[in-house]
Amino acid sequence: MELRHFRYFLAVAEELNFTRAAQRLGISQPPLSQQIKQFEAEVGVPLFDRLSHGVSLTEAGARLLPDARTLLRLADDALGSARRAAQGETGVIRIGFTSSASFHPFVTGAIRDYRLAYPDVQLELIEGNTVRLVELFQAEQLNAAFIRPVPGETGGLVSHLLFREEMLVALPTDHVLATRERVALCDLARETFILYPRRNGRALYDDIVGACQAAGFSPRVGQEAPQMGSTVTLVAAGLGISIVPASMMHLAAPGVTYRPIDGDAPRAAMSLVHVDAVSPAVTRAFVAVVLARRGREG
Amino acid sequence: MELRHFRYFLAVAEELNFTRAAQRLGISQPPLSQQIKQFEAEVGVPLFDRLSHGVSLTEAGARLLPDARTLLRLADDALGSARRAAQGETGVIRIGFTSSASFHPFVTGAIRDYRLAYPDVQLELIEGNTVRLVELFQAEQLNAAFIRPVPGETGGLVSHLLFREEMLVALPTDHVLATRERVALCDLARETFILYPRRNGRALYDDIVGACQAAGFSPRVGQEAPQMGSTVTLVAAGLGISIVPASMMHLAAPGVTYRPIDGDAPRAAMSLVHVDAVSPAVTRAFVAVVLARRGREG
DNA sequence: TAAAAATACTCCATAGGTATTTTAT
DNA sequence: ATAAAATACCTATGGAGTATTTTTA
Repeated sequence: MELRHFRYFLAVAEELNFTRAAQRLGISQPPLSQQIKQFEAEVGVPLFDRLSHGVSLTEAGARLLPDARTLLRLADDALGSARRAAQGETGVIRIGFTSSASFHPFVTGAIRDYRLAYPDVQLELIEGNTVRLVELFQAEQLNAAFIRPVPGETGGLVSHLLFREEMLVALPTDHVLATRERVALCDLARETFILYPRRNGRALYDDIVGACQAAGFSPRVGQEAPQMGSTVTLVAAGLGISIVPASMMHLAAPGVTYRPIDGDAPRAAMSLVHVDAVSPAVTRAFVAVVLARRGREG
Repeated sequence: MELRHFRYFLAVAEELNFTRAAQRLGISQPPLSQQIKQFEAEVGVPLFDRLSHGVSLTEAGARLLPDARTLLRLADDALGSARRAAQGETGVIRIGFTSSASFHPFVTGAIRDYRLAYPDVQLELIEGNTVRLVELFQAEQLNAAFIRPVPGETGGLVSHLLFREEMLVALPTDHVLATRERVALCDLARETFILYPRRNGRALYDDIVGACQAAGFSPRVGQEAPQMGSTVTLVAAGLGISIVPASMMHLAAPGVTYRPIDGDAPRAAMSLVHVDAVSPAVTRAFVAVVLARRGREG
């Protein structure tokens, strides 16, 4: 039994005439009769009643007809979806991002670009801190991730720097510094800082602390917030101030005022990373989409 | 593209080794390599990564694998269901029966036999009077029917006499004749008869009227009842008496007493009929089951 | 008698076999 | 050095072609 038998059967079943079916198939009538005969021998029952003018389907043939159509369609579809899989146009992709990445329009825009370009790929977004995302990479649970990179550390991953964004001071709205247009780092020497814990991701922490030390003081850390969102919430509650990427302004938290930093302010980098091996096609396609946006914007 | 390609692909995908896959397929390794190569050329992308020891699936191959399994299973199943269709083991069957047939244990037993023997056939039961059933036959809506035959009339249908059953007098329980063990037809000359209308089916009507005339009187028909069940209901209501097939006793209607008829009583026949052409396999199978029961019982 | 399928035969394309080479540890 | 896939080449099965016969309305 070969697909040929189903193709030939379908042609005869649709034409109800061996001669016309053979023409449609581009073969002559006798081999078509032979193949149908073979097929009937394999099925074990006749598929056609031979009449003087043309043929008609037997019950078995009528029963087989929809299956033959399904089978041939499935065979074509199977090749198509295999091709698409090779092009990264189908399958599943898992993208990680740190909490601060989810507020930046570049990241959300890149995800949107990808959704539009590859609508048949099932997209899973996983939010987590840098440590957790690295674990997921090691467990091969992640195709790519948006993280804030620690300079010089790639951890066996390929890293693409996407942008560096300004950092702002986040102040309670009733804070005295909120009245100023700009804030200098040295003005914050007496303040209590709310920072993202260093163990969850060193990049931002080290940038902030490093900038303060360059300004002549070590920041007094009052409270650690495990997510960027909660950092802002704690500032709004008056528990301290923070320095956050400018994109956090998109989290329009009431009671928080953002002010630019005077002078040598830290800048927060965002990278796209993926495993440093032959990546699945979906990953390659995703990276290409993100870098295309970087090219357009940068 | 042929099923062979899917079979070979599946073998290699499961063995992840061309040599072992070829052994499993009962061919040698080089033609297997050739066929896979052909298949990859048709799909347009590689399905396997050739490694030094064995092979691994590419993404396209991994995507194709479940489809290949589905396809091969479907091909087998299609042949199986075509075979079963030819044996009358699958499909739909529509069986008609007159209202009086539904009370006879032979008929209900035969339906049960068939259900057990051909569980995959969708069985539709249509109750209707003889005229309606004949119309359905003409519209090719019916495979077979249990009807009370008019002797000598087959109406282009094949008819199998299943049994002849005794007829009983149905009396209101408070009727004076209900006190007797048996009733003679001539005792009914003064009674009002409730009969199934002749236009809906002549057999029973003519048998009853004929028997009465042989007993020396013409029955006075007070009311016609379009269904056997309603005949009995009208008797219970005291509107008259009737003569009904013995199997009506299974409709244990309160207020009705059945008495056997003395002497030359009419007997009600029941036949199985089906179209007098090459019948569908389901019909042949059904007729065979019914006649088998007749053979066992008769 | 005519339309269409089956049969008889011939041919060659290709599936599959054998022998060997290449490749990657 | 070895296991395994690819390549080269050969064989022969069987798919397809041409010519003809059979079938049945």
